[in-house]
Amino acid sequence: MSARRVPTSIVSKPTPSKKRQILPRAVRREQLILATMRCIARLGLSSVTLSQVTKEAGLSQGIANLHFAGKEDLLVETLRFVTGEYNRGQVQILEDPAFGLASERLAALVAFQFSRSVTEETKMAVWFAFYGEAKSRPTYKTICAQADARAARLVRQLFADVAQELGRPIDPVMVAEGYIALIDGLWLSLLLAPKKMTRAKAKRVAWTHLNGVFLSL
Amino acid sequence: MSARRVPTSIVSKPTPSKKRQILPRAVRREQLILATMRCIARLGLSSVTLSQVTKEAGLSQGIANLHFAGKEDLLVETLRFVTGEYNRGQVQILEDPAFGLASERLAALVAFQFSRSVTEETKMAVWFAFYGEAKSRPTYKTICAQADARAARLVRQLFADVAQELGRPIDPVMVAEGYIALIDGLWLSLLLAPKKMTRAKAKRVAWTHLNGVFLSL
DNA sequence: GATGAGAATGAACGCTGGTTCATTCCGAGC
DNA sequence: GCTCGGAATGAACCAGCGTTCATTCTCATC
Repeated sequence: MSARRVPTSIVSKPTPSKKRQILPRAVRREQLILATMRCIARLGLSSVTLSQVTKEAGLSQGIANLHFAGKEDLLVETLRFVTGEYNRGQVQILEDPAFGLASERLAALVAFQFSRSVTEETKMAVWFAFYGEAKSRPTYKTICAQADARAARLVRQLFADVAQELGRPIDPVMVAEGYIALIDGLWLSLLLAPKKMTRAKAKRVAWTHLNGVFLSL
Repeated sequence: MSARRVPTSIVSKPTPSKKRQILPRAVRREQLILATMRCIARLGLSSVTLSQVTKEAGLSQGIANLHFAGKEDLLVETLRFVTGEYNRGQVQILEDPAFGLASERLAALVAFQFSRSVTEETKMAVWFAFYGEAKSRPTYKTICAQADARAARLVRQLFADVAQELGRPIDPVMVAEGYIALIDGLWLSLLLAPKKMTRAKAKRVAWTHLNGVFLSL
């Protein structure tokens, strides 16, 4: 009978299934995007090739061009995937009506930003790989800028709420800018020097900053 | 007699001199490194080609392989050039015996980090282009890590001095980590959203952070 | 089962880019 | 002014990559 192995989840790492399979377009696209992310993390954005990606996905050479307009399109969709996922997570926290106090919301944000899921090596690598190219690639730049702008708006609002809650006359725009920069910098440390900067330490650094901002004067 | 045009400075942007010229190895290498930086800023690290670089330098195709071991070597030397220049500038401030107070030294550091020279678009672009690839390229990673480590050591020492000077019981390691992350994040904003983040604004954000850190409690 | 629409394959193609090297020609030294 | 070592050139070469498409094979439908 030899029950053939089939992926346990719809989207999964390449199960070394030898049998050719027909799957929905959306599934194939996600498989390829995830494989692309792993390749970027392993090889770097400038060394990613379609044969590497398709091999990583356990699929055939030509499949990327079947489900995407081309290599560049696959890369762009990969970037969108990462930024979209992050933004959705952030929105979920910052618009969740369950939080009573803004400061609780802030705590949840910090926890989210240094959660395992967000700081996963692969995602950070992809994130910064695209940021590094964004300067010279209008498409990447636009996507990053939109994601950043949306994130910034939410953080500004949150900080305004926290300030009001604590009765502190801070400038939300300025403070948000600083906080966001700090988080980006911490993510960079987390990516490049994970031996020196752990998630726990990063969280403590972030809190030190927040305490300084909100409790000084 | 037709006095032939000759570069006014030893190292310069490609003077459109048609005449073939023989120059010292060190000069050629620097010309190529500077051209590489401009190309990375314009095209991105993953789209840089040797013909682009040599054209930018106003030289011939094969010259890169004559003065560098190959493309990869040229890129590595470009990274070293940027990190080296920055580190030298930082050392100059943090080891200059002219400063009486540590807090003056800190002020000089902030001014330096957001000086025109350091935040020059081209340099930031190169910097982050390599950071984006560092995760997957051991050579880049090592160079970046060494530069970061040296910078971190100096900043930690500085913060320890400032803390003592102000009589504040802060943890220099923690505070330095936060400050460095903040600066990296601000540089990233400066690079990707120069319309929104100016050098002056970044400096103000940095000072807000420092005030919070040193004046809180 | 049989069948057809179309998903998946992978070999082949053309192009791009790094590298090489025969040739050119500069310029220091005599 | 001549000469010669070697710096600089740029055309040619070849490997590797993205893309294409004829062919294969799957599976929903009947």
